[in-house]
Amino acid sequence: MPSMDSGNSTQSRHNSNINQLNRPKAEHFARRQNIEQQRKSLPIAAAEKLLLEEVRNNDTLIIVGETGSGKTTQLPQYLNNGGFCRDGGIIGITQPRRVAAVTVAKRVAEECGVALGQKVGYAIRFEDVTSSSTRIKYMTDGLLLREALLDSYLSKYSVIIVDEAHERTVHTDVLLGLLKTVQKTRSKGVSDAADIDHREVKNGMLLEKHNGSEVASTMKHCRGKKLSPLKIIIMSASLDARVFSEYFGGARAVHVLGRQYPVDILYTRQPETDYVDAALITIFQIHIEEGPGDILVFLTGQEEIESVERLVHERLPQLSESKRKLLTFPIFSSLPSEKQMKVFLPAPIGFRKVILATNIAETSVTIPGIKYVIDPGMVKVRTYEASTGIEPLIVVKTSKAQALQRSGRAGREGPGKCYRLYPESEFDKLKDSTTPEIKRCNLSNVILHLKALGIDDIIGFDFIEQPDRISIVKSMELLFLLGALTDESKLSDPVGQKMARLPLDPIYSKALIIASEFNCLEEMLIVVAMLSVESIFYAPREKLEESRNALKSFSSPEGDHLTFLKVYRASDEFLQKSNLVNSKEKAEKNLRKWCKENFINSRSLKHARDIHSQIRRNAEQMGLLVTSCGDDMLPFRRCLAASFFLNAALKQPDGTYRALSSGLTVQIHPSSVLFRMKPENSNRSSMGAKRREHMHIFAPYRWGTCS
DNA sequence: ATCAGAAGC
Repeated sequence: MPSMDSGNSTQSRHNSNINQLNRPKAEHFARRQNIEQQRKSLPIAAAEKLLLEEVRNNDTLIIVGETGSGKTTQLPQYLNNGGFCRDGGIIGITQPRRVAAVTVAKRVAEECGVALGQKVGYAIRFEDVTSSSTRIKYMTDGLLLREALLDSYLSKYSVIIVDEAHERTVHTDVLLGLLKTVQKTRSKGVSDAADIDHREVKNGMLLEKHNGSEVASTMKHCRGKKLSPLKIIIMSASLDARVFSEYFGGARAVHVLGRQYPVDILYTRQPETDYVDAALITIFQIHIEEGPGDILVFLTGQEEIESVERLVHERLPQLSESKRKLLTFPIFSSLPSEKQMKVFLPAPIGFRKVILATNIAETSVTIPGIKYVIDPGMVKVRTYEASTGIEPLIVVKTSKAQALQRSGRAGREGPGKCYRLYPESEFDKLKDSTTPEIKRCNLSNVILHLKALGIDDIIGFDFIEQPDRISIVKSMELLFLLGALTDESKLSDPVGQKMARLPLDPIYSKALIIASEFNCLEEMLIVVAMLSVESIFYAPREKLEESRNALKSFSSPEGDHLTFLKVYRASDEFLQKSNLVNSKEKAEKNLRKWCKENFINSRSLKHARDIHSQIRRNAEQMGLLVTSCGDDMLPFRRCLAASFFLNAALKQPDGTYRALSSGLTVQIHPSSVLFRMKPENSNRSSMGAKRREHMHIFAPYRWGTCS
C-alpha cells in the first residue's frame, strides 16, 4: 500500500474511482446547501415576506439596513421570486462603486446557481455582463444616469433599487431626482403626456442625428407604449431615514437589523494638539498593552501616511526585542495595486499589522483582521469655491456618521476597540452627516446631463438637497463660455448636444470638438484620456531622483500635454511590438513591467487606454473626423489654448504668473515638466499671441496657487 | 516645492 500524506488532493486520490465520478456533483450539492444555509442565517431572511408586502403596497420604500444585514444580495432575489420581473421587467440595483457592483453580482449569480451574465448580471463602464435574459442587474449609479440619456423613462426596469444612498454621491443625488420624475410620468400610464412628448421629440432629434437606427427605434418603442409603474427602493445604512422619506413625499421606511460585533469607543481626556503624534503614541500603546489583532489608522493623505510610517520605524528599536514584531502597511488610492494588495495578506505568526490608510478604508476597501481602529477625526475633502472656480482640498473634522463608519471597521470579525483621538464633548459638536458632494463640487457636468434629459429649469429642479444658487450660476456660465448653452440657456445644437454625449469633463469634450475642426483629434483623444485619469506618474519618495530621470525621456519642452502624448505613444508602441511576439496576457504583463521601469502607474495608464478607446468610438459615432496633425503641433496647441482658456496665465514682469480668468497670482505646479524650466514668453503660436504678447502658450495643465 | 476617493452609453 502506498504511503499517504494528509493533503486534500491525496485524500481525493485515496477515495475509490467510483466515488470520483460522483464527487463533483456531491461537492456541488454540498456547496449549494452551504449557500442556502448562509442565506437563511442572514438577518434580512426573516423579513422576506414582510418586505415583499411592503414593496407591493408602496411605490417607494426606504430600507434602512445596517452593515451585514444582507439587503444588497437578498432583496433583489426576493423581488425576483416574488414576481417583480414578470412581463420582462428588470430589477436594477445601483451602487456608487464599480467593484461593489461586480462582486455583489458574482455572489448573487452563485447564490442563484446561474452563470454570471444570464439571469444575474452587472454593467459598469467598459464592461457589460448582461444579456436579454438578465433580470437582476447590478450597476453603477453613473451608468444608469447615462442609460437615461437613451431611454428617458428607464422603461426596461420594473424596480430600481438605489443602494448606499446615505453616501450621497453626486450621481446618487441626481439619480434620486430623476427617478422621482420618471416615477411620476410612468404612473400616468402611457408615454404620450404632452409635456413629456415635447421633450422626447427634442431628444429624439438630437440622438437620431448621430446615432441613427438604434436610438430612433428606442424612441418609437417608447412612444405610445404603455408604461408600467416604477417601484423605487432606497437603501441606506444611516440610521436617519427621514431625509429620504420626506423627499419622496413621506415614503414608508422600514428597518432591517444588521450583524456587527460590539466596538468599545474610547476618547481622550483632553483635545490633542498634534493628532499625528497622538496616533503614533496610540499605535504603540495598543501594541504593548492589548491582545492580538491588527490596527487600522485613519490619516488624511499620502504624505501623512508616509511620515507616520517613518516615525513608527524610527521608534521601534526603542522597544524590547520581543515587542518589535510590528509591520506597517500604507494604503491610499494612488498607491500601485501590487502594494495595495499587501494589506490583505495575513501578518506572519507573532506579528501585528498596522494599516495606515486614507478614507479609502472607510467604504471602498475592507481589510480583514482589524480589531483596533485609531481615528484622529480628520479627513481631507474636496471643496468648491464658486467665486474662483477652483476646487481646493482641505482637512476638516469628520462627521458623526463618518466617525461611526470608521469605528465599525473594528467590529467585523469580533468585538473591537476604537480610539477617537479627541474628547467625547468634541464628538457631540461634530456635524451629524458629511456635506453631500453635490454641495461641494463643480456642477457643469450635472447641468449638462440634466439639460440633455430635457430638464431645463436647473434652479427649480427638485434636488434632495439644493446646491447653492451661485454654484449653479457659475457652472452655467462655464457651459455658456464653452458654447454648450445658448443665450436662452438651452442646450446648443450641435456643440452642447455632442458634449452631453461624451463621458468627459465638459472642458475636455469641447477640446475634442475643437480639435476635430483643426485636424488634430487623434492627438486630443490621447491627451484628454490621459488628463481624465489619476496621476500617471508615480514617484516614491525614496526613488525621487530616479523617477525624475525616467520622466525626462518623455518630457516635452512644449509642456505637460505633449509629454502625456509622448508617454501614451511610447507605451502604445511598446505594447504593439510586444503583441507581435507574445500572447495578449504576456504582452500586458510586459507593459506593466515597462510602466514600473518608467515610474508610470500602470493602473492609471490602463484606465487611460480604456477611456481612449471609448471616447474614440464615441467621436467616430458622432461623425467627428479622427485625423492627426503629424509633426506640426501648432494647431494642436491652439486647440489647447481655445479649450483650456480658464487655465491660461500671463507672465508678469517679475516672473510670476497671473491667471487671466480669476486674476489670481499662480505658479507652475511642481509636478509640471515646466516647473524648473524658464519658459520663454512666446509670440509664436498662441491664439491670443498677437493681442497679448506675453501670454504663455505652454499652459501647464495644472497651476498651483500662491499664498 | 506637491491632491482623497469614488465615478462615466
